[in-house]
Amino acid sequence: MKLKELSQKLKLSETTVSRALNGYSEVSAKTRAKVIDAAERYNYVPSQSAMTLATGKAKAIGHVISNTDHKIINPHFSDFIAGASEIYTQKGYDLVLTSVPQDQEIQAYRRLARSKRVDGFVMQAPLVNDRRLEALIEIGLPFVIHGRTGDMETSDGGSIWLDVDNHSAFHRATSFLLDLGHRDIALLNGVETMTFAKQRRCGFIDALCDRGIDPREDLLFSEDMLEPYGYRACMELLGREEGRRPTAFLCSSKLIALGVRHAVLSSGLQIGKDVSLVTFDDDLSFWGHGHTIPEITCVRSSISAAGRRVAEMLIGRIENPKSDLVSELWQAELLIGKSTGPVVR
Amino acid sequence: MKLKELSQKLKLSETTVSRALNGYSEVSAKTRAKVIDAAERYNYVPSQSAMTLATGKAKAIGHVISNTDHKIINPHFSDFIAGASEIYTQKGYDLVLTSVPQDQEIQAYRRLARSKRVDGFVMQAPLVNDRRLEALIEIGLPFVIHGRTGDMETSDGGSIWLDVDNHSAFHRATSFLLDLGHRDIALLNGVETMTFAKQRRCGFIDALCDRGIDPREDLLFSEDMLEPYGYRACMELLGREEGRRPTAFLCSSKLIALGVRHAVLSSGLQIGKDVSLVTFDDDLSFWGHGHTIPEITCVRSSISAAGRRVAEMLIGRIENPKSDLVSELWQAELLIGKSTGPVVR
DNA sequence: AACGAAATCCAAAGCGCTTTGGATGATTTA
DNA sequence: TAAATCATCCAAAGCGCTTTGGATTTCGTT
Repeated sequence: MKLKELSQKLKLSETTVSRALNGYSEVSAKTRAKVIDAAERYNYVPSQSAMTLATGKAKAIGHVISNTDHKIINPHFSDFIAGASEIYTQKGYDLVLTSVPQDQEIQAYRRLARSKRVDGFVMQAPLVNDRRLEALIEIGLPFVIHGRTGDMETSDGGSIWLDVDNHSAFHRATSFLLDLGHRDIALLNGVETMTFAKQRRCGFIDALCDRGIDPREDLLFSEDMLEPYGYRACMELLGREEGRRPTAFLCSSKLIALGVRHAVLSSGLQIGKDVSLVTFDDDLSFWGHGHTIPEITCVRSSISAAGRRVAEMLIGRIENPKSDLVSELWQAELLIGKSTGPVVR
Repeated sequence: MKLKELSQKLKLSETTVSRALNGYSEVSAKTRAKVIDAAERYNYVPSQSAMTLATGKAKAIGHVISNTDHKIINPHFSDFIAGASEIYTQKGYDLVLTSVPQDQEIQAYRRLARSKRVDGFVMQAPLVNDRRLEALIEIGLPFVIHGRTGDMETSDGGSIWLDVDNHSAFHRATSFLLDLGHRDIALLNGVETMTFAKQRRCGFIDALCDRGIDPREDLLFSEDMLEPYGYRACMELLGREEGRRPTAFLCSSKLIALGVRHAVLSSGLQIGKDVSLVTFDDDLSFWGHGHTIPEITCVRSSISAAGRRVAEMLIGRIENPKSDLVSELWQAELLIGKSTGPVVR
């Protein structure tokens, strides 16, 4: 069923039918009602490509992910996407996802933009020094970054972002452990080319320095945030001689924390007693935590909520390009669970 | 830059430029080279909507996911998507993702099809009795199911599928445990409205029956495949009195297995010695296993490989609709790790 | 040198929608 | 009663591409 056929059935012009369906005022209420009803009955859905061609709006958002680092991104990525696409659907947009090798990301953004497949972009997992930023600015479509690149303070070149205050989150988590008497805290961070990981490290270091404690290089780890990494690093640390062994672990992801937990239990130690454990928790849906006291003490910020908000921000910019460029910095909450306790010597 | 402008620069007609770019033979080699070169230089990318309008091909694949059951699907879903979209990109397709409440899935498929946004669909996580199947058949676009619905034996109404032989996988896993002397095996399955879960249960039961062992109802669990479920169920089971306590656990997902492992370790028992543990492993990228001996004995089948293959099958059907309808049944591999050992009494 | 075939190219008609600029008739105002 | 206003509606142009059918040029043959 196309517009022409529908308008013939209704004995109206295509113009009128189109206007009725798109809510223009030049159409009487009865006519509109009739049209809408008929559209429903005949299962009329306008051709997206024809609309796009005529209006210049694709009604779609582009996400480009590089399949080099799926490992790191995947679990977070999917929750974020799920959140974002909820909003997209509500607002009548579709999500166009492209997965390319890392060195072709920018090309992919270009193609999506030039081919008019999308009206804007969401950029995920920014690096400290991210070439995508300037590319996106040059491309000219609206976009929102989840996270920040380098030292991008506020809005930069018309771009806006939503980020969790990772520095503050890790500062608070560290301070919490310090308050419990821990002095030797291991940081199991993600790869520090990612902005958020760098910020977390800084938050950690700053918290130590604020108390006059010298950070120990041998307690700083940085790797893909996977479970085996947590296990391996923790086993190594626990195997060290008395005195050089940390009494607390601060992890950048729940997967790492699970690895740590496994290592600790395997070593016959008790979590929250012999050693303390704190983790950043993206509140991924598949952990299925619920609203009880978390088993592992954490700084938590929902990544799917971030996805929803980023989607809203982007659509806001698309539909109202001259709106103010406001970015958002979210605070994570510190949830005290059963995995932390005063230091024992 | 649009086709018209490009053709003017080249002093050629739009027809010729279009043909040169689309590889038609009515264009001389030199002309083609010149055109391609110019297109490159001027950064010409054809408007997707114009192409779609003119050709009727959207060059996009639709995935509809319902946001009711994200919990269950997410980690698997994202690896699958990642695999599929790798192929899509290679073949020049984009992935259009829509997330809707469960009761609007079919509507979403309809909209994507009628609006000509996509050329075909991938359907994930089929239920034993899934209304989406007939809807998709009625819609008429090509589609491929990852998994099977109900007792759909081979091709049904022009639909094809790719599935892991879950029955066989769980039959073998169970037999392996039986060979080790285990008689009381707990099954921690997923929700059995999903076809794969039902098949796994059958494989498990059949393996027991094949050895003349009566399945014990009190050892069968079925829930969302999350980590806390594994922990909770295992704690309950380990708390039972001697004799009613299982000596082995067979889990439907690695998350469940992790919960079980946690429970076992917390109880001061050793895995692979005091109790045995086998799990189905979708080989999710974020576990980052590598090629060593798996820590947990598992039946493994890569879900991202499945995504890639499903994508290939679908594009095959889209570009060659009269090709044979061939579905695929994959066998999972049984990888013996350190979590299983002979039963101790 | 002339002819048909092959190789190249082009003008114009769609694809299905939106939107501009009027046209038509109904209603109000002077 | 005529003029002015409003509410409805419509014809046609345009969005950027593909594709049909025909025109033009080039080439090998005789």
